[in-house]
Amino acid sequence: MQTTQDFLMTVRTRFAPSPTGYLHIGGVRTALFNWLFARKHGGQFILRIDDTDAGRNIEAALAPILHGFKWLGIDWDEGAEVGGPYAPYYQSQRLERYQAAVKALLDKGLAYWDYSTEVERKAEREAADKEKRPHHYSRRWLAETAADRAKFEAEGRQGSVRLKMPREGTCEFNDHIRGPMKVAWAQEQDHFITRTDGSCLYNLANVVDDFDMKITHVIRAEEHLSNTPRQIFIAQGLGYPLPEYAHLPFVAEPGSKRKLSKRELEKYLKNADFKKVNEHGRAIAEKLGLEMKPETFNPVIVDFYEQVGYLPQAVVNYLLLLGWAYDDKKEWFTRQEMIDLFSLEKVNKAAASFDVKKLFAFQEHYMQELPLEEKVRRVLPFLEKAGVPSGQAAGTVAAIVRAAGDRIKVAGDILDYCDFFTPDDRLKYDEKAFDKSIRNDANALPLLKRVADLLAKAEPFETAALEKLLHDFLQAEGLKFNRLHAPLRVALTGKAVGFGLFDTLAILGKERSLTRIELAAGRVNV
RNA sequence: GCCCCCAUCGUCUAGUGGCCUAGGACAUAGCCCUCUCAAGGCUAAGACAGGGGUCCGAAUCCCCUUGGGGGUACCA
Repeated sequence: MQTTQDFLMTVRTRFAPSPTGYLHIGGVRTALFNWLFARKHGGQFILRIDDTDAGRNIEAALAPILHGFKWLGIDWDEGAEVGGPYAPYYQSQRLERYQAAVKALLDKGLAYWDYSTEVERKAEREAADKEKRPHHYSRRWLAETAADRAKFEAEGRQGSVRLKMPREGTCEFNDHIRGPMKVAWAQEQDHFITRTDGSCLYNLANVVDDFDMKITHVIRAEEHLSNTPRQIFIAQGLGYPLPEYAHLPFVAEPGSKRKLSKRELEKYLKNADFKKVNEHGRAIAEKLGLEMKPETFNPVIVDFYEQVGYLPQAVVNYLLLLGWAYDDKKEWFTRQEMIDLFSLEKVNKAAASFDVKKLFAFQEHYMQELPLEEKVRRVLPFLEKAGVPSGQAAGTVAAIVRAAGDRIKVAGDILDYCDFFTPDDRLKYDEKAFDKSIRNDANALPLLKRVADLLAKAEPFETAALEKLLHDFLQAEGLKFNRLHAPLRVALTGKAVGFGLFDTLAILGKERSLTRIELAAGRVNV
């Protein structure tokens, strides 16, 4: 639905994370939709920092969040780090603006000083509940004049400001996702807008910031739908034009409809898919020696994906489809397509549950599409971090990546193939496989020895040539390939599974292949 | 309690009154390919929450029930 406003003003959307130290997947989805909407309409996306009640070290807690957005390619035109014409973008630095707004509301009689105590409020609420009547604050400790205030303060009471909400009529607004909304004002309470310490509350700060920063479209999670009337009351009281609203469904837990939370990790780990993806990531992180605090290193946190070697486009593409679809066919979107095709009208109304397995499927797809050199480029830092000497290995890495093919699903999977870099005499063997394919197979050793002789003369020592050489040999001997396959693989890699055999030989090279065969032969009788 | 929002395969979804014996994707199962493991190909199984209406005709519109979620905070 287009409104006149869309044509007259440039679209401005915002996302306002609080500096918590990590970027939550649900938050990213909201941010992504805001970003997409702004980009589509040639507008601006603003990253404002909601640090109203954050601790001291805001910069440190903010860093991973900004980093996450950068990694995903969600850039912002104004806000943290970049500044902009409506600075400051940190709520902690905008206190005067809020105070001015509170004063204006007070002056207009749309808010009042209240001197009730928590105990008194609770008593009123409970009395109303008991009689099963809708509760409204009695306004008994409302102070209209300076004299009233002085009187209450003399009693030792502390005042804070709350909204004088209407108790009749209805608040109507349009939501771009949910359509026309209508709520009775009587449902609203006299919400507080300041604390006794003078600081301001969310509803107030939010409205003021959105106005000051000329936000045209408020695109946010569904839990704010019920907050909208009170925010409209504030905005109208202050004489602000109303933004357009769009309330996104929330992202739900794996396999459930409950809202995804950062605190329920234990529960998510009971979900088989979630567990699997989590463990896959942890295995990689372990090889890298990364710190893995479960609260910050898990599939609900964006950092997880970067550290393990996912592709940002996979994460973004998956998130795009979480609650939004273009049609019944298109699944893969380039950046530009997302921007061109995105629209709020196609956002779903129902919560969508977070399915890591599907995210993983997107990752596989994008990884497969990556050109070899790009894959190598992405994999190299992981080898380095894991302590594989990078210098002379560079050529080998490309050969490994090529031979690995689709087996490398995330960049960190390269660490599964580090055995090519371990010195031959330090190779670890899967004993079960060794027993089965070599030690207990009487034919294995003699065959390996003959093959070694053959390989010693092989030239060139390349995949295709080796394949022909060995196949011809086996045919001449009247042997099936299976006879050689398992023993040779175990001898070369110590494992029962791996790349194509000829690729493996070629990557190791003649000398190391022969050495490994010899070493394997040597340990048969140990 | 009160108010608001939501409801299609296990999951993400297409579907805006006839094109629906409900389409796609992920996951699952089977088969094929194959030097192991992957990848790939083919096939299968799998949903309109329930009940009432409206209409010639309903997944689509209305009502009720059920279930889920949110708000009702000096949280955001």
